[in-house]
Amino acid sequence: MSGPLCYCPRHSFSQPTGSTPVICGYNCRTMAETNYKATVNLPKTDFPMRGNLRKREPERLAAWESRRLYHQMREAAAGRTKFVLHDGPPYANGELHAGTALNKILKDFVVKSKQMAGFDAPYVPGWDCHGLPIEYKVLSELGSEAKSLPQVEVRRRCRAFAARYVDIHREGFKRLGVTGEWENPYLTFSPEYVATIVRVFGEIYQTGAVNKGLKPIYWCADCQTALAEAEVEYADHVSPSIYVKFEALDPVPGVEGKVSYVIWTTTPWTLPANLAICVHPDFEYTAFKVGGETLIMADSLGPHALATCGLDSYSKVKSFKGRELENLTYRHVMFEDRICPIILGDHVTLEAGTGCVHTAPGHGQEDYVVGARYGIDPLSPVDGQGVFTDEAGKYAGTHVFTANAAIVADLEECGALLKAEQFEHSYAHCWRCGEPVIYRATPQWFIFMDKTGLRGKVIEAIDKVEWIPAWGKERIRGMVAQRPDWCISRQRAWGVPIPVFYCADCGEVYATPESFKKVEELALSAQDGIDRWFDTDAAQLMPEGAQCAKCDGTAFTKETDILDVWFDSGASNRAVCERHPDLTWPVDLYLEGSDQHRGWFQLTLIPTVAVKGEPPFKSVVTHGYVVDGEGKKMSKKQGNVVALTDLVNNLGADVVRLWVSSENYRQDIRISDEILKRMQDAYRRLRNTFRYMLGVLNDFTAENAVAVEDLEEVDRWALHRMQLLRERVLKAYDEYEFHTVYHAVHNFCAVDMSAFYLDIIKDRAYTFAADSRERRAAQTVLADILVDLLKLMAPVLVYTTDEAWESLDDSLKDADGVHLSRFPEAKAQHVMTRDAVDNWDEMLRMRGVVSKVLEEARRRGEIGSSQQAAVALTPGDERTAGILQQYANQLESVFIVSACTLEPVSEEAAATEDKLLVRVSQAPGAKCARCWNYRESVGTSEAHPSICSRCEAQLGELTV
RNA sequence: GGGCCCGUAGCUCAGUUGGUUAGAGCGCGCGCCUGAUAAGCGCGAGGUCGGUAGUUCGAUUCUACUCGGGCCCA
Repeated sequence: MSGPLCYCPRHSFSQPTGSTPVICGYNCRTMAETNYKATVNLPKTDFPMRGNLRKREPERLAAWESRRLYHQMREAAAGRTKFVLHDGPPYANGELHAGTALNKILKDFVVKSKQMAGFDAPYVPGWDCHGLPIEYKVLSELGSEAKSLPQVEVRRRCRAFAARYVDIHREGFKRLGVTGEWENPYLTFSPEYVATIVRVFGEIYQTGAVNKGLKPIYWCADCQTALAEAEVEYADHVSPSIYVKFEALDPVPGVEGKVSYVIWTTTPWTLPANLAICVHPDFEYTAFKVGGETLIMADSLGPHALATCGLDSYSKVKSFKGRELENLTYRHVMFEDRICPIILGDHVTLEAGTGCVHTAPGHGQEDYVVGARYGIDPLSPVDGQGVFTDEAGKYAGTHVFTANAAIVADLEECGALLKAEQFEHSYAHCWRCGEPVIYRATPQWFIFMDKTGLRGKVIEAIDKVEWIPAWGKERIRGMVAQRPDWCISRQRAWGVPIPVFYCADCGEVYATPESFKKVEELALSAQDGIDRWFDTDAAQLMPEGAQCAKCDGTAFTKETDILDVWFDSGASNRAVCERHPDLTWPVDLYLEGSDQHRGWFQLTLIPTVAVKGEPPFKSVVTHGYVVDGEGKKMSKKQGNVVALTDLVNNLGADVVRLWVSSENYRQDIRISDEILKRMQDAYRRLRNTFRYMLGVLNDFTAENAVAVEDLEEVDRWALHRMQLLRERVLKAYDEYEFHTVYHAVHNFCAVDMSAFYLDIIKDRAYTFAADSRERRAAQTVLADILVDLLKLMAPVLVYTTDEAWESLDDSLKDADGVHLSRFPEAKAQHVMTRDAVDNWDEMLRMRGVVSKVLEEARRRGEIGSSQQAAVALTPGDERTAGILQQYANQLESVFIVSACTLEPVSEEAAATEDKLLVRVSQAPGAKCARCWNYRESVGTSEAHPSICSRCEAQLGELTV
């Protein structure tokens, strides 16, 4: 006859009619066995083994969007206690990378886990949309055209630029599976937000903490703006390094003749602004006699400095403490009539220089502080372009960096220069244009930290907040204690104007509740209402009949500076949390990278505490940075930046999320090909575990469930383990220890389930009659565990758990989508007694011993699968013997062997390390064609000669 | 240069008030199964706990220094 070569299932065939078993053409199996395969209840599911996440995740995301999942979550949680995580606004610029993903995914873990833990956990994302980086990019794109454009037009382009990036970012974040109010995020350029900024500024103004001041600030002469500390980057720079003599005017006690103080500086251009020389009160200073003159320097630095200057022969004339020099005077090297004092300061160090520090309060923060103590006002003879003003005398009109050379030459000529050389050091540069910046005293708006006791109030507020990890509190407290006043003005176009006016006659500031209100209304008047500030006369922006309080003037000009962007984001709690109907003030949590101790956390606290006196958050969680596989930071320069789109396209969002969950984010978080490969492996393991459970449950509904008391004890064991897992995982979520969630769940799936429980129930699930108590018992357990497992992992594997949830029979589910469900409740009836737990610990230990011995037999070629084995167990002590006795009828299934016999306790067994002697032999009887166990009953049935009696019985039930 | 933080097997993590041969999962190697099959099971090999020096009867755990790395600041 013709037909397929083989008739066995492995080689695919169609069964010919007739009952005679047909031998497989490849001699692999007989037809007699294959007949029974159809009677075995094999797992079956539509849930695919492979995730194909790249294709399936976007489909699921679209489905969530169309059903408005986020809003369904809100409805499901209506009336519950709120848990509000306030989103720190990312800057609407730049590409998304692994770090951005980390932050957003961690936030989603928090929001989803709190929601499932029984809170109402809304999430309103936002973006920081103003500021120099965007303005800079827009101006760069415009090129030379930029200068001719009115400010309002520049603002329009900036707004469009920011909006474009908001869209790009939003799509990226949504794709990660982050759920939130994406269609209505908060944007710092929105009318409502800007109006709040104006209002908040007014409120702080009225506390007296905001005012103008003349202070040295970072200034970029290229961008012509003040820079915040955050806008300054340090890079190597070559500067002149010079030693300069300043001739003492007051006689120095005990030193005769011409005496000079020697200073060292790397910024010769700041010498015209020199107003003092600072020494350390406690350091030892020495007068060094060099030829006909005497030079004063720190004792320990003098010899080295003299050597540098090529002055090898000197003698020490006299030494004194720095404090003895206080208020002695010297003559300025460039300005004959400028007589300046020696002053004291603790910031002087002995690491470099001469110990006599050139002090120009207009050009340095420390200089300013120490000068202020002596009543020395800052002098800053440099304009916005970095060019000397008339106050700089002969250098007027020269750019400061150009002037360096001239100054050095002049010093040389007048004999004040001891040495000049080139010096490479780390120097401040503008973060945008990359040019070196200068310190320059200009009139700026400040939030003063001490004028109203604000610093103390902020520190008090810090103490009320829970900082996670705990060291964050000390860190931010130290920063606030040290930080200078906050310069909040910027001379740029893209931002919120500082809403104050000046009297045109006397220059007095005009800022009243009414005028702030008027600007607030302006902001709200249209989408770009605040733009009118820039192209409207002051008079139209002010209250009717405004009059200067000082001179009664009625003509006004408006402030042209805008606010530091940090002021925008610092006000988000006021603009968003305080106003959004779903949110609260204060909120429960801020969650950002640890750099935000100086950034958003601090710059939120300052304006908020100034007005409200309380912190806007109850707790703050910080995470580390994403670094590469070697622990090195990511940078474009090194080319080790991981783009978010690459991650999502290559791995799928759930694998990226699993990676985030697996790492301890309180430290730096590594990413590498190997790490991601491991994550894919782990993902597959979890996915397959879900899939297998779904497969076994294919014919199971809630109606088939078996009561707990009718379960096998090993079933109870599985439920018990699930309870422990549940407890552990929920605790971990509660403590934001997501990596514990990952490790606990993965371990549970791999060890408790896959390697043990799922393996040993196969016999029952496959070969017992479909509706038998034994099989239904196993299914009952699997259904229970799977449902809970999916819930526990839902915050992490948002797509996969929802997909698996869909494959569950409706009768097993308590919500329309896993994300609308709650975390499982504790099930007291699933917890086993202490004794039973101990027994099963021992059973599992013995199982390990048995499998070792089985492996030896396998290596000897005596068995292949463990079902080919029969084992004889000899316990080494009474306890073990007792347990074996107690579970005698379960040993075969637990060890997955065909036969297991027990011997009495023996000396020999007691002598073994495991207190258990295992003897392996080939199982007696023949292999049952149906259950694959070796049974002596095989062949005894006439109707079914190739199967065992148990299978025959199950078949009987099957046909009933 | 200063402040804060981190450093346990190839990877990700556990390691309780310092106390016997430092654990897990993954990966790797070897084998089994072929009724979870681009799956599943078993066994095995991997660590001088970054380094050095102290305190101690005893240190991965405490101290100091040091190396490497990160964030922030100068």
